[in-house]
Amino acid sequence: MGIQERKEKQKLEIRKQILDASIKLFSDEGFGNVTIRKIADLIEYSPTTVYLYFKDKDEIFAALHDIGFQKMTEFNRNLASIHNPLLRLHKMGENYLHFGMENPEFYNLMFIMGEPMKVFSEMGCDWKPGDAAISVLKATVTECMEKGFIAKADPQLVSLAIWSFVHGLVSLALRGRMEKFVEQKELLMPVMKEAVNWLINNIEYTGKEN
Amino acid sequence: MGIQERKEKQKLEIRKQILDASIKLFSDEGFGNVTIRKIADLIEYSPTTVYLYFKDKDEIFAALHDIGFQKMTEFNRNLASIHNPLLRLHKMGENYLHFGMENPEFYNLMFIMGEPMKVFSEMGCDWKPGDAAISVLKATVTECMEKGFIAKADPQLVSLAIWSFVHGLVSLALRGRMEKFVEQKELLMPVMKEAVNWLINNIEYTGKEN
DNA sequence: TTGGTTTATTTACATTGTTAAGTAAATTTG
DNA sequence: CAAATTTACTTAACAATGTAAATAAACCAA
Repeated sequence: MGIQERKEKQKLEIRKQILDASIKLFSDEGFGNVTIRKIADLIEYSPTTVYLYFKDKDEIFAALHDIGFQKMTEFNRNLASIHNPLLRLHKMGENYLHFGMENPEFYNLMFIMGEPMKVFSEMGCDWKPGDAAISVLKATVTECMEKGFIAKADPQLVSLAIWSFVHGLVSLALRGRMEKFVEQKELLMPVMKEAVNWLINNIEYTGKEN
Repeated sequence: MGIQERKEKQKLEIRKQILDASIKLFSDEGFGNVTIRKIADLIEYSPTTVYLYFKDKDEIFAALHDIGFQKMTEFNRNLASIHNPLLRLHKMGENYLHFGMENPEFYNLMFIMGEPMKVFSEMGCDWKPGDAAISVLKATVTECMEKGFIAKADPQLVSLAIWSFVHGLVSLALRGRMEKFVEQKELLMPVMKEAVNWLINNIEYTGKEN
């Protein structure tokens, strides 16, 4: 059935073209710039053709969303070599900042926009990429607790808390809410890193009195 | 000049009507539901009339944004009576959660959407409402440090960090990123409060070893 | 009353997501 | 190989949106 196969491939090829075009569009000028018609222009098909490959715009976003998580995983390559779990946690936080600030549009899609989530919940699907990312965090947190680097507590809760912290930093920065507090743009990243540093120092377990 | 005065008043009156209509629209069905035409319908004017009172849609959002901060201030009425600054900080965090979760559309506008910020920076204006809100936080943080409740550090940095933390919680929750970790909706708020609790416990100064 | 200014409307345009109907080519079937 | 059918794509169109330009109506000062 080589014929079926080739067709499948072609179909996937066009799908990929659509996604690539979308990435190009939003990388250039943000998400507002991604329109079905512009995608169609780029891949040199008619706008309606796009609908043969994706149900609607949200489904395109959902697909891009997954690509974003792959990209993010790449940012965490440098973690494997760090044995101290608290250091690893620290680095993980910094990686998160870097990923977010260097890929604002992807970050937007993955953690800020509501649309992709809508698709996932419609499909009864469970945000697998995000889930996977968090379990890595949770594993590290658990290890920190086991080895006495941070106080024992519900790892799920602590992971959620840490994630919220770094997400808060990135999303406030990306949406221009920090400009009043960090005047120069160049200082933004250093300040955010200091904040992560502050948190890590505070949660480091040193045998509290009470 | 009673005549000028009355005109001014009428102008403000219509402005207010526009804002009220917008609030009604987004409170009912979210921000996607706010369109110039629907606003016009509600106030029973033609769509273009709206443009006589606001330069564009973003400017309407910017105005609503201010109203949101007033609303938020009301949520913090209960702080005045708390003398212990760490307790006050804790309560402040919880208030923030409540405000965000109970006014998702306002929260969205004030801290997530990019549009209002764009208007502010175009006007060279400096996000005064947000600024004010943060200085309250900063004052509390400073007091906590002075009285030895939390470790001394740059209050600005710590305030930013704490804000990021609670903002992270609220924004992840509002944008459906916590559903995988907190299955039931009723548990969302308790878990978020636990997270705040966790942070407060961790930053409470107890004389660390190192 | 006349003429100018403010205020509102009508009309219009361009852009958007999306659907319905049609067409031509590729593939399967007899 | 010819006819039927399926596939891949396009054209045309709709409805909603933000917004601008031209126009009319209301109002007021002279």
